[in-house]
Amino acid sequence: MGDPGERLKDSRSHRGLAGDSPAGLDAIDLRLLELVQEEGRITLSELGRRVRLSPAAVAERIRRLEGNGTITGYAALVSPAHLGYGVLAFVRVAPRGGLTLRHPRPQKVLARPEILEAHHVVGEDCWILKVAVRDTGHLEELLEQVMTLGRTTTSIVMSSPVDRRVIVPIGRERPE
Amino acid sequence: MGDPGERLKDSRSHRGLAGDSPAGLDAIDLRLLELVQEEGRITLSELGRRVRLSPAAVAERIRRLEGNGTITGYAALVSPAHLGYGVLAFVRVAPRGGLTLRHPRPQKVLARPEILEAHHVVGEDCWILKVAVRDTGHLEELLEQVMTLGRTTTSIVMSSPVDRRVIVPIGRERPE
DNA sequence: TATGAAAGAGCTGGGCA
DNA sequence: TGCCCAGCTCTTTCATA
Repeated sequence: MGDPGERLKDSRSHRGLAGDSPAGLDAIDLRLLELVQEEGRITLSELGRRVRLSPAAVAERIRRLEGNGTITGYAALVSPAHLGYGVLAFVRVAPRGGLTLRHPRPQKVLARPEILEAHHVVGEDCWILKVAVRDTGHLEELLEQVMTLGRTTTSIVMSSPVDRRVIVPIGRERPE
Repeated sequence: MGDPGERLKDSRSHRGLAGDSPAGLDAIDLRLLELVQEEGRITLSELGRRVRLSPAAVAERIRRLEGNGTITGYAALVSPAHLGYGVLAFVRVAPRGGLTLRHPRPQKVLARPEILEAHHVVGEDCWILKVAVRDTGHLEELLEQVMTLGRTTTSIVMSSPVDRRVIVPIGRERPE
């Protein structure tokens, strides 16, 4: 499964079906994708047992999925709450002036470790940030800095019924 | 690193520092957390080399982090674009009537595979959904269903400068 | 908590169907 | 594409500090 010591190549950051189409995935690839999304550290042997293929054959398929950018990496998932982040929130930022992402001020704000995700969006806002902070006081301090970029609107997360859904290739969603 | 075949125990879905505090993490735990977040399939031996500890000692520390809920699991990261999802968007839903999450209608909507994350928030909206869809036509179809829950506001993601930040225990953010 | 040794499981590369 | 085999690496456990 590649050298775990390097980032995978070809992990474009988003949109636009760059490169390969979802076609070319057979039912076994599908199942493998599902399994590795759920159990990132599952062994090739175990995968082989589940899909009835030899470890070597599975390794080859996984290597292909990594190589063409379908699998972009592997990660341990950690609980923000256990690391001192008691509050999760979404902050929407509506532009003030024509500040683009390349300018130094946004760069500096986006570098803050509390910002888990930052998305540049069209629509009525400009950016959507997902942030984790210690408490509301901490949130206030963070917002002061974010507000230098534009008008902010904050929504504090109470619960997350869907935290992270396994992605299934389009057209292959499970028949319930 | 535990049986990869089971979900980790004690992975509360969020907020509120349930259980253990971030204290009790020494510099080595910190480094391990960073490494496994970046390279989810790194071996215990390799971790041992990087932090200068025996594989057995690393295994023990990782087991502790998993056991107390700091590490909640492992996952392969996949590219939605490579699986046919050309459009990523955030949909905010403002309540219409007092529909709670436990009711069957929201349950059915949240079950749609296009919904990658669903957060229940306070603030001016009620829910924030992160969705992946094939194209704008597909988005329209999805929104028709989501609109049964309330007024929706959609923001289409153009780029994600911060896709997923490694979480660092609070108070231990890296001195730049 | 950490280490080292030993046994078992898993991985990788090459040859072949 | 996939299988098997051989050699090597990784994991796990246990005794010991």
